[in-house]
Amino acid sequence: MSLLDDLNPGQREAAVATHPVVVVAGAGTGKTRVITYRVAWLISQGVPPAAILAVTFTNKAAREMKERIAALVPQAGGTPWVGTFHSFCARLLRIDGPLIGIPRDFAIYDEEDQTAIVRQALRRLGHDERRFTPRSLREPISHAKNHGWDAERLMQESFDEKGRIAAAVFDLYNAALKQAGALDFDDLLLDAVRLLQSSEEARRHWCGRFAHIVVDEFQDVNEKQYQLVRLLAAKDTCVCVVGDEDQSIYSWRGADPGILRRFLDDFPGATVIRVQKNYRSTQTILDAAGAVVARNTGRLGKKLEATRTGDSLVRFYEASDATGEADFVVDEIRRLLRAEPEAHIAVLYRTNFQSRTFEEACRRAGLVFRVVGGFSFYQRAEVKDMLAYARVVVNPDDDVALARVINTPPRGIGKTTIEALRSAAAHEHVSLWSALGSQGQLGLGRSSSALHAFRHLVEDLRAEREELPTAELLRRIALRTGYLEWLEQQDKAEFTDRAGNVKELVAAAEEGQEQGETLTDFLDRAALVSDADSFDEHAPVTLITLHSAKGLEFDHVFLVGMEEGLFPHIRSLANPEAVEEERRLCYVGMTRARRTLTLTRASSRRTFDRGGDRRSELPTTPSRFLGEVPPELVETVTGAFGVDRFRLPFAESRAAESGQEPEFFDEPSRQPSSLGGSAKTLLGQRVRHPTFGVGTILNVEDDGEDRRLTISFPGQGIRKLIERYAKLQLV
DNA sequence: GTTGGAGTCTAAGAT
DNA sequence: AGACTCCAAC
Repeated sequence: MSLLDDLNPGQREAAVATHPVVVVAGAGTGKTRVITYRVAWLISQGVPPAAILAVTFTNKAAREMKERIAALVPQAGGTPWVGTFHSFCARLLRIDGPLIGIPRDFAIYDEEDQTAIVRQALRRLGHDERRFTPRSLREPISHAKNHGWDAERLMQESFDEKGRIAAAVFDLYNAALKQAGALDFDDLLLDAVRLLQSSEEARRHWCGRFAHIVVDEFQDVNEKQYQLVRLLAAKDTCVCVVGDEDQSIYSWRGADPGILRRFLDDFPGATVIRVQKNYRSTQTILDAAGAVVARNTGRLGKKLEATRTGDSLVRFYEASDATGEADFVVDEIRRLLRAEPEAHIAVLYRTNFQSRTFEEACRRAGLVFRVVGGFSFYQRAEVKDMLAYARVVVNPDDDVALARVINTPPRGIGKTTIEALRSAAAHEHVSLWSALGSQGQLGLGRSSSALHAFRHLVEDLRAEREELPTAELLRRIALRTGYLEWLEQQDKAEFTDRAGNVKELVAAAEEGQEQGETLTDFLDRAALVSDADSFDEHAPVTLITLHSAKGLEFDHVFLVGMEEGLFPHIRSLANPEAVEEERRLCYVGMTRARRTLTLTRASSRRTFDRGGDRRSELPTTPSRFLGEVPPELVETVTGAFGVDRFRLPFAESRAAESGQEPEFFDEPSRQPSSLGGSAKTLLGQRVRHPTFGVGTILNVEDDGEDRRLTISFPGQGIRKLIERYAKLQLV
């Protein structure tokens, strides 16, 4: 069978197994390949595509898998079910949700929507929104939901005031969702499980419907997701799960790697297949990453063998501050791209806010880059506004969406009016839309005509919904609500192109409807896109968090911010299990690299002191993970500036580990460089900078050691440099 | 009553 | 830098 010729023996065994199987596959061993070929193989053996369910981690992975399967078995009649847990649940509930009282047109609430509901609940209960922000209460609420707790139990389990406030809000939050006909992300999973548990009819539809179920990234599955798999599986269903204990990085979302072991008990006859041959990285990178993760306890352990040849040491660079770190990385990236224009390079960081420094450095250097996550297309205000209109058209009881657009663009329905509407709705226990319908009794003199007009606007759009394709409906919304016109006016004033984003959204809807997507399909897709979905594998440079980078690979990887408190993150330091998860995250990051891996840190970094409003540049301590890389696999490098070379942190970290006092990290021994002269004599002087070239001194500030120079470099703009670091020479 | 500008707070990871 | 709230001007 030519299909299987592309696989190695271990992969092949996993692809053709006809009994329950756990594929233990380390990083870069071709997990995705196993799953894709398995599905294709099953189809080629006559299994109907619709009887196969594959669950992946991101929508993007799902889409790619579909494409690759289609390429492998082009004659397949139909398509297999491929998607994330959440998108599968949404699909399930759109079909059978009504069996347990979930409206077919339910809205999906993302975090922003959830926050809005929590905020309303807090206000109604008269709690201070500043003591605990609505945002911060989402986490305990979600935790309670996933553990099946009610408000009372949450109260009992809470040891701090935040938990108690969350408990107070809990019932109101859920009631608000129900009244809005909305499900949050947690509900999608919980209700899918509830559906299959409580409805005989639903079980008839779904249990055993899939002869084969494949689950990717199984180490990150949580209890509810596992329950769902078990409920879908009939006695003769063949379940194949693929995972790697060392890449379990989502325990904070309820993931439980212990489920991997439970699987063997719950599915009789299940076997374990190990895939150890690594097709991605060099042996040095594998050894370095393996040595780090080997520090964790309770692993089954494994050794990855590289097939790739051509080896270079892991590099380490220490910058003086975050900007220096970014400048070094960007400099190196330029050098790499000059030598290999086709290379794919990533900068990986622990927290999203670190991306900014690198974005700026890339922009300065004129590098083409993509940021994954942060503010995605679907999170932009104008896109969310348009989607909110569409949501109201589908389900006018969706209070969050309605509140979002009722005065967007401004149509004279201000805060006071909305508050009056809210209290009327709360009093009657109905949605805002219902309250709007009976606003005769509201006693709103001035704004009542505006409210009337808005109601009719929505009613008209609703009346047309059935006969209009999604893109056309969106177009009408944009025009008839005056939204597009309003945006265009703003664009003109602010030199932005938000109207362009609206057009892009319409284009996306058009594309979807060509694939047979309905309006709710489109809205579901918009609600469930993930950050990782925006990854563009053709971009030469990608800035991305470690979490989002899971499952991706790059020729050259820069793992930045290797500092205690940043990575491992400060909020995990107190808990040894949390530190182990950070270590796995480090392993994930390192194993993204195909050919070179560079670790960097800044020896001082500007941090936010909680409590104190002082923002200060503080010395940092090297990440313990640096000291866990065998020293013989690392070389320390210096940048083009040549000023950022300091001592290796490795020896010190190791000393700390063996219980000795770590050596004191004194301020980096910078090599001061001075042009000499006074401010007066320097003004107007021409100087040479190692990267910017020759420029003219425009201004001199802060005499002495901290003397700063403002210099104009032709073609590079005006820069402010600290003389000491800038390596300037008089011309 | 509504709008927009000024001022304040924030910052772990994500479906 | 961005989201969000508060307050003064229309």
